[in-house]
Amino acid sequence: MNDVARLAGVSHQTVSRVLNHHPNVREDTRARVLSAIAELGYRRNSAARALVTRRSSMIGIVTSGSVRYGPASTLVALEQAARSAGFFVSVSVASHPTPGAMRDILETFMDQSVEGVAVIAPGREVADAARAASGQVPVIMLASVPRESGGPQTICVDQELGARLAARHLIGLGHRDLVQLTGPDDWFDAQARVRGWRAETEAAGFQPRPEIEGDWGSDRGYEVGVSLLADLPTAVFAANDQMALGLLRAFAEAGVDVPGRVSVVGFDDIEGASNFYPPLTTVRQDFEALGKTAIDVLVAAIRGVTSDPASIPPELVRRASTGPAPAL
Amino acid sequence: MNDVARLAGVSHQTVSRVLNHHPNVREDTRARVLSAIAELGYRRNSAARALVTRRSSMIGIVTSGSVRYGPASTLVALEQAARSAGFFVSVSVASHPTPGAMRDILETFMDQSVEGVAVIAPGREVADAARAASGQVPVIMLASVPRESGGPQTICVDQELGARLAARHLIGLGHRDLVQLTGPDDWFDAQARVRGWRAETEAAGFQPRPEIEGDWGSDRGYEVGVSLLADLPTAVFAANDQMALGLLRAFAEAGVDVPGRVSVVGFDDIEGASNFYPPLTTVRQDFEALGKTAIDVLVAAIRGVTSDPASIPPELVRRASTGPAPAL
DNA sequence: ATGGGCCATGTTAACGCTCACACTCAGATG
DNA sequence: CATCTGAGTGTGAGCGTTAACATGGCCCAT
Repeated sequence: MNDVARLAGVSHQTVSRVLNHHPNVREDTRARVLSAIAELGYRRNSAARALVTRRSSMIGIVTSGSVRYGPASTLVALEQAARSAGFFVSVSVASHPTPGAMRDILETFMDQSVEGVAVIAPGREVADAARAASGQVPVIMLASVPRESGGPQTICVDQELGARLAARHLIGLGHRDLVQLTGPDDWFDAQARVRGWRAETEAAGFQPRPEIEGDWGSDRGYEVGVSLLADLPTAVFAANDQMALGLLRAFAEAGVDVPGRVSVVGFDDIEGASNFYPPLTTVRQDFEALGKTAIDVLVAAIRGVTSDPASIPPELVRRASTGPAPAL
Repeated sequence: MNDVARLAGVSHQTVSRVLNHHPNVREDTRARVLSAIAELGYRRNSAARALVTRRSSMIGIVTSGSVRYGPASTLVALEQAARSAGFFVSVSVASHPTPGAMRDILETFMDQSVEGVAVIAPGREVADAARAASGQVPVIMLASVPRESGGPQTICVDQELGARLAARHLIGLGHRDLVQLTGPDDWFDAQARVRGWRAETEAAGFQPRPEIEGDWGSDRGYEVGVSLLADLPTAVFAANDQMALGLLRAFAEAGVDVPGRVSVVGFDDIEGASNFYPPLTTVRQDFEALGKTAIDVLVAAIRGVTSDPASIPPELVRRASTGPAPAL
């Protein structure tokens, strides 16, 4: 920086002012400094800057380890939004979100003195860690749970609404014998999809079959599909597309007509869902909007402004796997 | 740090020595310092440390924007390996890898003074950027191209071998009328899979049909599947599982028996491939090993040691979508 | 005894930047 | 004409850490 200052014939402080877009610099001085910077290929040292300003320009993102569709897309959206807000992004993957591993991750972030943390929290363990961190820095949690008082800011795609859309769609097609293949009970998304499903079917005045618990995996979907063959409902709502895929295979192998005999709805609209056999009706989530909103809220919190984000509405994508209820 | 020193009754330098595991500290002094640190909840400031040591303990990872299976899994593996090697990880997503965007990303990394960069390079644009960066810091590129002289270190899963495994499998089953549905021609992986495919079929003494170019997407797979109906080969090698999925739908809808009439092989073993209809024979890549090796090489390069990593062998996963060639 | 070497510790000076303040000089104001 | 104001710039200190050197014991070989 001193070299730049010397070359431009000013003091280091003026160089600093130019770099920080300080208003009180004469136009031609600014130009001289800028050209000196260009000539020397100067970059300011972010460590020194962080040291004196006590701001690292860095935010941490915790994502779950699974290469599942949702987290991965959200991560991409978060990174984009954060970078365009002028922050560096430090990512940590929590493959096995034990309390110890989560503590490690958050300590790593504190060591880097991140200014804020975004946590993609699929379940309780990660959410607990997010709560613990929220005392020290601003935290935004991406999780489909209502915000707890004293807990971190929370934002999500409205999972309940998604499940309601699925239910409403099936009910509208005349289905009455419905069942949900849920996600694991300890996942927030799974819980919310159950809540929405129940709420909508009850509102329509009838009761679906008891839910069957799944594990998000297509193998489990297949297994459940096979077991349903003995006593088929007219429609199945799989809480994610992977499980729907397994269901579809089970039905296809057994020669069960989808959607003629049984309709199937998924959740996520993963890549390829439009080419399942048959193409899958599913609920699409706007992860990009989610990520962007999350970063907006987080950045606001870093600047000391609290905002109260709305949840993102999902959208039903109608494809060939659903049709009118069969006359039985 | 001074507070810690005062509480422990030593100088700040001794505290520093304890923190850096310097050998020449008496055991009881070390204990006093450690307990003072614990009592005060002290964390050392990484910006100050980076300032004076000129080492940021940070590596940058550039990943392609697609939520495609490979990059996502690799990213996870890279992060894990980097963190356990004691580095922070800064991630940037290159959704649209234009030269400008790539330059921005790399400048962001330079501003953070990362010590090394790992680049997941699916194609030429990103690889060019990696080459440009490799003059300034150590770079490891994850891309299925041979290392160019003067270019960055390169590592990959052996795509050619993967394609050969697929071809060998089909040829072993008696197939002679083969076609590959390739990835986009400007992707390294796509090129390598074509090379391996041709090499293996030629070695077996015959020529497959000219390749059909795809775009990795399942829609294109479906489209190609439909167009093949008029003149079916006995086996199709889809250069990724998504396209295989589209093929399978086209065949299923047309009532073409897979694998009775036509066998299908994919590539990637994405989540759910085991529950396609029928379950997909495919080539699995060990992204975890890839990521770990990449970081090992990068860290070695940062420490000034160059190593020459071997490529990772992929593995054929046999499932129901392939069978003996039909007698025609 | 004397000095050399090693261990444990302290002291001082950077690292590269921004902040707070001081200064100068123009023009406006009384 | 004295005074104030503010824009443009420079000066010095200090952010929290580590590196380099300095110090003072202690032990051992001379």
